[in-house]
Amino acid sequence: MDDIFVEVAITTYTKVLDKTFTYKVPSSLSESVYIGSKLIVPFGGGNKHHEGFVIKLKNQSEFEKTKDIIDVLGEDEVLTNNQLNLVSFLRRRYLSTYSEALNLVTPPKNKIKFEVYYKVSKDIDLNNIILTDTNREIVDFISTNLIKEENLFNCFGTNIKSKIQTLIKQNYIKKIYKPISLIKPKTDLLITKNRDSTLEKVLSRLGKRSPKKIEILKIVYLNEEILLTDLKKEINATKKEIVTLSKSGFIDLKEVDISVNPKLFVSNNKQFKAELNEEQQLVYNSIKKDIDFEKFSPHLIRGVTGSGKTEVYIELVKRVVEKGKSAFIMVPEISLTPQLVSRFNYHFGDEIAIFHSKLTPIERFSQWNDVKKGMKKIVIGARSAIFAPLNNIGIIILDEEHDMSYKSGSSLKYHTKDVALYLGIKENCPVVFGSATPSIESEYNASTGIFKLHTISSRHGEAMMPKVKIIDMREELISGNRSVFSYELKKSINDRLNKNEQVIIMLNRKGHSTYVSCRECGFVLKCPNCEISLTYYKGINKAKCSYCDYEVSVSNNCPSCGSKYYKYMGMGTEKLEELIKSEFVNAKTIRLDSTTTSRKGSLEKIISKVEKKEVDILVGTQIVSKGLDFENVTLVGIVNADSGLNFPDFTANENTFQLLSQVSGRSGRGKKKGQVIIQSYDPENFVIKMVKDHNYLGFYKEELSIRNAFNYPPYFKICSILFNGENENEVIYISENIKKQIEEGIIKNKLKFIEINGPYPAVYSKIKKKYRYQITIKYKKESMKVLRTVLRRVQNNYNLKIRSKYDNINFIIDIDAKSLI
DNA sequence: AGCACGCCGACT
DNA sequence: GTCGGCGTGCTC
Repeated sequence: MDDIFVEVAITTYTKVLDKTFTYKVPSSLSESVYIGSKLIVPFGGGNKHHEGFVIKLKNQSEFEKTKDIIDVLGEDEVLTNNQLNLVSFLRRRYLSTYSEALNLVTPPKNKIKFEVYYKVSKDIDLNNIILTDTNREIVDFISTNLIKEENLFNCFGTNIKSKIQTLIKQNYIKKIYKPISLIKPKTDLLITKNRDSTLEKVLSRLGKRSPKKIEILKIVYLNEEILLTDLKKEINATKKEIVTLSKSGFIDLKEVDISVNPKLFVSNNKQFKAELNEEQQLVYNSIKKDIDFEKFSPHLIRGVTGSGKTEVYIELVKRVVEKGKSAFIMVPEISLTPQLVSRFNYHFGDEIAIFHSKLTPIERFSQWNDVKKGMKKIVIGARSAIFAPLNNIGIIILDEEHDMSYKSGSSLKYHTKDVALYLGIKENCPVVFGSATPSIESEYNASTGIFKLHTISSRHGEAMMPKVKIIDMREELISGNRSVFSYELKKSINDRLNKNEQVIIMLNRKGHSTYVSCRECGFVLKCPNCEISLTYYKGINKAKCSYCDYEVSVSNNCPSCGSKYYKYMGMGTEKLEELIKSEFVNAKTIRLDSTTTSRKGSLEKIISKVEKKEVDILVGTQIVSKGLDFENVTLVGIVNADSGLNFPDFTANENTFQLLSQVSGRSGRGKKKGQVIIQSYDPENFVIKMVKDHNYLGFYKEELSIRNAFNYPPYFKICSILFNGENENEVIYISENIKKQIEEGIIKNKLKFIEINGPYPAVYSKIKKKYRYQITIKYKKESMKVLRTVLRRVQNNYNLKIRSKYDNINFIIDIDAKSLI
């Protein structure tokens, strides 16, 4: 029989060891090893145990010393074909390592940890060996027990490590690894009737003396099998009674893993009817065709806020479920859109698996396994849920497709859209992106025919688009109003309070960027070379651009109008809430931002309070713009609408337009007409004007010409390489060195229309004691493949030859950056 | 990341 | 002569 060898990717190390290692599978394990199996392997000089996955099976090893694998984990830990394909996609597309990719496609926190123990070798007689005093103490301490490494260190200190090494080498003691999984599946007792018996037989054997046991058996035999937890709901049975009954042979017991389902929010909003109007029906019909033909096709639905995109999604998913297939519904951050979840829950109930950041590890693990086993066919989740092991996919939907949270912020900078499109091609199914304010890139893709565009131009039901009014805050200042609220906003709020209608006030404090602005003339300090606002660096009292090397000192007075109200600006929602409370004394106010929603379930509580009309004014950050649907909200006020425009990033206009439009869209979703008041110091800005007119296309056209002029996406792609390390000079040196290598690669490969900038300090130039420098490369989409190979080579060269010489300098490559912050 | 190997100084 | 400090390089 041929020997079996496996190529194993070890999941522990992230940066350096991005390759597979060849191991031999001992014959005792050969039956249980598959491609994708999770293994335990010995690694390195100390043969420390590590977790890994089989990437390849082969029948010979090209290495002289090939170690044996230690163990294989069960079949439910084997990666599916789809998951393995995703791993290679992530490596290819994002230059990621095996371990980063594997960590994404396996349930989070489901890693094996190893506890280290020591014991004395059996074949050694302790008394007959000569040892130094300390070594004798160690051996005596271990004695005949299994001793945890921790205990040994607690007793002798960690500096006995080398002594332990020697004792192991002399074969006096042995090191033992105990694998422990961090997630323990929740179990329950499954009670089954005795297969060979009937209820009559059992009851006759039991006699009439124990009425409770009779009742229990009746329930069990009626159901054939029942979980202890479910039995307890029907009768006050104890585990002890069950065990006694099983000992008598009346029933069989089995410990089984059970699903742990997260609690779902049930919305008070009862708009669950999904009757499509004419526009919705057209969209549905078009996409349904591709579902039925099982054809990959990317779609973009641009439907105004409140146009009922969710109803279309629900109908599409219904169609997919009818065909026995499964569906992804991606949302920005699910805990932020409980109302949407609630609606899907109403239609699909148990079929839904939910993934979001506030699940407990066990909830997540359980959902993941239910999906893998095919027990749940609809996945609703945020970003990383796209890696849930769903099979036989019939549709992939990304709601609010413009949302930045679809782009990963961790070191593997994947974009949910890329993964969705990859899966769509693999699984031959439509991929649907939906938004009232599509990203510039998606709209561009639609305009060039890559995506099929569908539009819904009116609101669902009787609702009308709200009327938007812009208040020039400079005029307010001139007329003597120094308060945060304009006269108009104050008046309108009071008006709504009198009518018992509700108000949302948003203060856009997106990002933590400080900026320099004039309260008198609205002037904002900008870079002369880029369409980007300057960031204020307090330490050196200078403003810098994150795109070029421009910097400028900040004067005390406004350079435009000379006003002394030229200063650092910044007010948060907390202060705003206080101001509202003192201004509108009788109003019930509640605040919605990341501080007030950090606890599990607190967002749901706030939403529920607003739905029940226990709140008059909801104050919040951009969270209030995300998917909220309150029919009694008729006024939305936006305080300081311009702050997003000063963000030093090429997406500043786009993000601001989206945010303002989205939050405006919270107003007037029911029968009553809605109103929006936008307070601005820069009311002439085209972004604000387009929001006022609900003019998405007008905004798109103007923004596109800016992008074109500055070689930004969608005309060019941007690769960002972010370096960080504690030694600033080394970070600079390495980033310059890497830049040189990349430039050489660019020349060698004759890449055209490519522009490399930097290194320069990142916008956040120092985080956690680490200096951050950035290189950006603007390139044409067609060059991506070649650029990737160049970057791959530079990265490998760095990891093998340069990395160890410097003190922990890392860089993260974002091959397709959607923002440069 | 760890661990081993190796080359150097300090000390029984 | 031997112990241990850390610089360097490998891990199937």
